[in-house]
Amino acid sequence: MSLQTRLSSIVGDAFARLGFSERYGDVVPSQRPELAQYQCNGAMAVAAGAERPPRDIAMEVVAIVSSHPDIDRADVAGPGFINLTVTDSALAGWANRVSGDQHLGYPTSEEPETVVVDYAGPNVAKAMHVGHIRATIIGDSLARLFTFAGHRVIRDPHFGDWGFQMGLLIAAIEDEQPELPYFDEQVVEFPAVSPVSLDDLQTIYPEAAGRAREDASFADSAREKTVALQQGHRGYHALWEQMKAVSESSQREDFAALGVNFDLWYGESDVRDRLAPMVDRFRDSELSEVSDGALIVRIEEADDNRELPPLILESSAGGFLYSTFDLATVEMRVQELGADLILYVVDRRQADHFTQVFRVARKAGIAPGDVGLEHIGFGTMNGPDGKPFKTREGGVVRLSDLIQMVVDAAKARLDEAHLAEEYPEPERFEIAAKVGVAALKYGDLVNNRSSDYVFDIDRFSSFEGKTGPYLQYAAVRIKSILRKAADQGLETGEILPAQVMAERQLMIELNHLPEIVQRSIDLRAPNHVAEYAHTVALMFNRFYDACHILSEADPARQASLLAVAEWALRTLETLLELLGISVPERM
RNA sequence: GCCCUCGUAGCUCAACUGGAUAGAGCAACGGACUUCUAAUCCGUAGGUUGGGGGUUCAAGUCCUCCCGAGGGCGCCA
Repeated sequence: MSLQTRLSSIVGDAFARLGFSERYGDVVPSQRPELAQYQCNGAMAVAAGAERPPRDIAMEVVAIVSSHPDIDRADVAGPGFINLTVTDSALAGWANRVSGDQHLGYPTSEEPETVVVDYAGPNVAKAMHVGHIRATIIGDSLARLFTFAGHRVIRDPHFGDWGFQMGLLIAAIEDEQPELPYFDEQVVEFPAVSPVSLDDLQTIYPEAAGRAREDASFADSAREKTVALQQGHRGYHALWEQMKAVSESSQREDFAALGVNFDLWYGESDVRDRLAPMVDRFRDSELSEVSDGALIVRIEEADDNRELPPLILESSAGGFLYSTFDLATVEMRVQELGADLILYVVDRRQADHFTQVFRVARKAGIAPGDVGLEHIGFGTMNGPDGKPFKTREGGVVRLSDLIQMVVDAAKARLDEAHLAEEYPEPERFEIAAKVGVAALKYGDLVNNRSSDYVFDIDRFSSFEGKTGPYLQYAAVRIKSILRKAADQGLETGEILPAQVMAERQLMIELNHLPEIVQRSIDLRAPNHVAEYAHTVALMFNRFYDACHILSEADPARQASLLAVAEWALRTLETLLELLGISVPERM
């Protein structure tokens, strides 16, 4: 239980004694910290139905609540707000309980579910670029949040490796180098080394995509090759494997640099054996129909306010498409992984696609009604001009270059501010890497996930104010104190009632973790945790200024302050962990 | 054309889903380093939440109409 739920039940009991539902007793952190620590707005909500002035009801609640030993002050303000402040000794009691708790007061789920988080979505033939960063970072944080909540989380990047883009690449390469063995039906042995590098693919793919838009016969040829690949053409398959290996190795490096891990490394191609049987089932059912030569499923529902395009299972050329892969993947995740909830962390622009897939999955029984399917859409990352982020030359920024940029900026900051000068060079490099990545991740996660946002490299390289490094710095300061305290033989002790405001406010703030984490999970929105981590760091920094721990004369108070600092560190590290940010030992 | 987002301080973003005086950071100005790490802290200034109307005790949040921006609308992912 958290302090907030405890207060809610105290106030709820008071409402119940007055004959109202106890749910009106819900308490939230005060919006006016100078007036109170918590507030309850229930009196105003209940008043309308009770046909009584809200202030009267609030005063009756306050009269009951005031006598509770944990409540220091309870009073009515404005139209009927109930303001609450807890006693310092009650707060200290909570501090001792929560700081000693494994999950800092957050109750781990008693009914763990299997949650599949589908994020990142890199494509074969394309190095990851800035457009992938949001999906990767947000998805990773959501996976960490659900893990923290006690669920069984399966992370899957869901590589885009079985669709039309493969046919385009094969067609372009065959056009360019028809002498390669992959295109000779007689050949059964293929070279061990890829004929194309990642850089080659990066050039070939956009050219081929552009050509297909203008040259219908080239596009048709690419479609035929897609179908041939999907149907098991040996040479194409060998070439495909090599292209996939080439791009996947670079993608794994990017993920490693970001500290992002997956449990599975599946792609569309991993459900390829399910595609034809599944499509055949649709073909034999009433759900599908042939339209313009393609096999489709209509998805309109009675209360739609617009026309929704049908889901295409099989193209007129006989090939499988995006939606087919996703449907088969739902089937695999339900049947093999036992998924209870699948989260798709994908650009908001694909909302219609997921509406199609989810509706068809339900209609066909691929996803039973108790399996959750959710599209976690996010906004586009734009450059300072408000348009999708590009380099000065107009090209797409590679993710690896972006990471290098922020790490270099962090290194430059160390040099220019003469920080960590006496540390060994490898450690300085490690610090720069952690700081740069923290800046990148925090700068993304602190934004509301569903809105577009502006990516400004200067902002990500400033490392001051509300940034990832600010949070790391606060944590590092605590580590430094704890190290020095240990050197002096000091130990943490029982947390005593707060004596100064900065200390009291820090203790109150640290009690908010359970509700904030729950909100982030419920809304699938890490920005609440990001925002909260900043508040915790700020509160700690104020505490740091106000309470000098190592020079404290009273040993009991010193041990108490040390315990508060350690609690703040655990809280900060936990929050940063949820955001995928790690803290150096010193910086 | 139809539909979906969004519009908040000079800039970049929040706002616990309807609560009090709309909060942070950057940029600007002023203050605090013989320091437990100043990548810090304190203060000042900055707002008719795009505009009008409505619902409500209470609206940035809900409804409606304008204005503006972005996005999606059948064989790409």
